[in-house]
Amino acid sequence: MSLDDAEDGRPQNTAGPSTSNPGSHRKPTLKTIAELTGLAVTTVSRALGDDPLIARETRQRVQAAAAQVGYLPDRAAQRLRTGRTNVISLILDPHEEILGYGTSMIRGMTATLRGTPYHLVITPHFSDTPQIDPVRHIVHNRMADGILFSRTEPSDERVKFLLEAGFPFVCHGRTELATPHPYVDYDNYTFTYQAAKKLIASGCRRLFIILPPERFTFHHHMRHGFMTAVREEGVGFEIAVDITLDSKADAVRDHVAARLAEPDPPDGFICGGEVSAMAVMSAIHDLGLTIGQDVRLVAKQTSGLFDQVRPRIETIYEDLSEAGRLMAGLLLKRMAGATPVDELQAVLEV
Amino acid sequence: MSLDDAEDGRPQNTAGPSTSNPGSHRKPTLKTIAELTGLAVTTVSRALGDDPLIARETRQRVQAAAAQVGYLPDRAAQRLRTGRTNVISLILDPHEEILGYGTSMIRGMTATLRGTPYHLVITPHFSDTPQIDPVRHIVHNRMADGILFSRTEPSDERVKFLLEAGFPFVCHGRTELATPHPYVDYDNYTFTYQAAKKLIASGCRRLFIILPPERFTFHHHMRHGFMTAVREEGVGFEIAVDITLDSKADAVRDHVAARLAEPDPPDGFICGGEVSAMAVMSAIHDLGLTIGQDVRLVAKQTSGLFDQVRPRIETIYEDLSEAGRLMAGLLLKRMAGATPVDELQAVLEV
DNA sequence: TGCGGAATTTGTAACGATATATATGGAGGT
DNA sequence: ACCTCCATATATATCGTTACAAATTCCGCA
Repeated sequence: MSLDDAEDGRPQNTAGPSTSNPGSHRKPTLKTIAELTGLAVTTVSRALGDDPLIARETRQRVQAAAAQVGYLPDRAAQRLRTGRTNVISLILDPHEEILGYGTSMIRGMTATLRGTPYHLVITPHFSDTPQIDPVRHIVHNRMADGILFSRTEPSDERVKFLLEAGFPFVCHGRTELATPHPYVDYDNYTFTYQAAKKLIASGCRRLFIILPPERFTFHHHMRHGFMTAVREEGVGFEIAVDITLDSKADAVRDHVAARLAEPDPPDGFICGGEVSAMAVMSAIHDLGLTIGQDVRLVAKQTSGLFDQVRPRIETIYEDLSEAGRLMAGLLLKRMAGATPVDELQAVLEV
Repeated sequence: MSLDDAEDGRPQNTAGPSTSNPGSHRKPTLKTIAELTGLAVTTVSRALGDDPLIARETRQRVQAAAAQVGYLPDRAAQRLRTGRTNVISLILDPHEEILGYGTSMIRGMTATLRGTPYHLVITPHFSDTPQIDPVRHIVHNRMADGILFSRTEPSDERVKFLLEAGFPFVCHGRTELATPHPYVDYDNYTFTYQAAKKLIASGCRRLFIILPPERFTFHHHMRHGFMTAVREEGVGFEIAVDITLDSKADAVRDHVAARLAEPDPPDGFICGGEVSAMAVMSAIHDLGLTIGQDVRLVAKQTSGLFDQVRPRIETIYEDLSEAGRLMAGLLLKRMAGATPVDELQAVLEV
C-alpha cells in the first residue's frame, strides 16, 4: 500500500501534457497533482491519506494521478509539519567485537521495515561518552520516532529515561525495573543451563564459564542458569574473572591457557560469544589437548561459523536476525498506538 | 535577560489559558534566540552561520546565546528549505554473508562522520529487486546527499547512473568505465599474487582459488593476480567453478572435499573470504588431511578471527574499517565541493 | 547641511506538507 | 420560499529555516 517507486518505466516523453515547465522533470508535489486534477492542494493531501471526508471517487482519481506522475511525499516537509520523522534509530556500539552481531540484527530490522515508511538510521555510541548521550540527543531533538538498542542493564538509564519521556523504544535484553517496558530477549538462562547439563552429561566434572560483563542483565541470567545446573548436579565449577565475552580474544586465550596449565583444570567450557569460543578452542589446542576428549566446549552460535569449525563442538543457536525482526516489529506496534506492554515483550526460546 | 514564560518547571494542566503546550520545555528555535538577543530571526540565522556580513561582535553574542539555550537547528526545516538532507546512505545487501563485513565498514564510517552534521542511514538492497533501484530512489527523491556502496562491477549501472546525475558517491571497488569516479578499493591483485607466491614458496605445486562472483570487478583483479603468479612460476592451478565466495559455506566445503578426493588434487588453496576459508579448512580436516603439511591455505583476513583459528594458516589482512573511514572521508570531500577526481580515489595496499 | 555608500540589520517570501476553520451545494423538512 | 444539515471541497495559517531584496545606521566629505 505504500512506497513503490518502481513505476518509472518511461512514461514521460510521450505523454507530454506538461502543465508547467518543460525542463527535465521537477519533483512532483501536491501542487502538481492539484493542477493535474483541478482540485485544491488540501483535497489532494486528504485524498492521498484516504480520508473518508473526501468522496471515494475523488480519492481514487487523485491516487491514480499521483501514481501516474510518480508522486512521493517530501519527507522533510512532512516531518517539519507533523513532527514525525519516519526514522528509527539503532544505537550501535562500534566497539562490540561480536562477529556480525550488528549485521545480523540489521538484516532482521530492515526486513521488517521494508514496505513501511521508516528508515533505519545507525546512531553510533562511542564508548568515551556516556551511554545515555545519544538517547538524550535523539529524544530531545526529535531525531527519530523510535529507538532500538541492545546490551541492556538491570537498571538501565536509557530505559528509565525513555520511559519517563514516553518515547517509543525496544531494547534487546531485559531490565529489572519495576515498570514494565518493551523488549526482546533471548533465554540466556536456559542457554547456560542446558549448556552445563550437556557438558555434565558428557562426563565433565569441572565447568568453566566466561560471562558477559557484570553490568549487563544477561550476565546475571547466564550466571543463574549455570549455577542452577551445577548445583543440581553437584559438579565443580568456576566463573572467569578478569575476562569477559567483551575481552580481546587474545586475552581470553591467554587466560584460558594459563588456567588449563594450573592444577585441577576445568574439563568443560561454556562460552556465549563466537570469538571468545574460538579463543578458548585455540588455547586448548595450543596446550596439546583435544576438544571433545580431554576438554569439552559448548558455545553460543549466532552465525554459520561453527558449522565449519573443526573439531566440531556443541553449540546452541541464537537467531539475532529474528531478534532484529521482532524488535522492529514491536517498535512499529508501539509507535502505532497504545498496545498493552505485555504484548510488546518477547523472549526467544533456546 | 531571561524572557520567560517558556521557562517553566512543570506546567500543570491547572489553568493553562496562556500559551499551551504541555511539553516540559519547548525546543529552542531561531525565534527563541532572536527574542533573547533582541535581533531578527534572519540575523540570528546568519550569525550562527558565521556570515561575515554580520558584525563579529553580534555573531559571538548570538552564538553564546545559542549555546546557552542548547539550540540545535531543526533538520527537517533546514532540509526543506535548502534541499540538503545531511544524510549519507549506505546501501547494504543484507544477504552478504561475509562475517562482520558490514559492521567493520560501518564502524569506520561512523568514526569519520562523527562531529559532522551527517547521519548514516542504512538503505537495504534486497536481492529480489534490481541493484539500481535503491540508488534511483535516493537520487530521485533526494533522500540523501551522498551514497556509499560496495561490490562494484566493471561497468556498474549504479556508477553510470550516479555520474550522469552528478550525484556524490564513493564505492568500494573500481569499475572499468572510461569516466573516472571516486572509489576506495583494496589491492586484490597483489593479494592473490602474494598469496600464490607464498604457497608456491612453501612447496605447493597445484593451486586452487575460490573467487568472488564473476560480475564483480574484484573477481578479475583476483584472477589476474593469481594467474600472473602461477604463470611466472609455472605451477599447476585451477579456478573454482560453480562455487564462489558468495556460495553457502556448506556448498564450498562439499565442493572442496569432492575435489580433494579426485586424482591429482590441489595442494594449495587461496580464499578471499573468511567463511569460505573456514569451509575449506573443514573440508580438508574432514578428509583426514593436515593443513600446513598435506595442504596449505592462504586466506584474506578482515577480522581477528584467524588469530584464533587452529591450525594456524597464512592470512593477508584487509582493513575494512579503514576502508569505511576513507570512503566516508572522500565522500565528505566530494560533497564539500569540486575536488579533482584523482584525489578521491584510493587503493589500500596489502 | 546633506549625500553617497559601506557596514549592518531587517522584512518577506518561499520550501511542501497538514491541521483547523471556513465555504459551497444540494437534499430534506416545515 | 426559507432554513437546517450533511457531504464535500477550499482557504488559510503554520512548522523552522534560509534566500533575496529592502531598510537602517553611521560615517566622512563636499
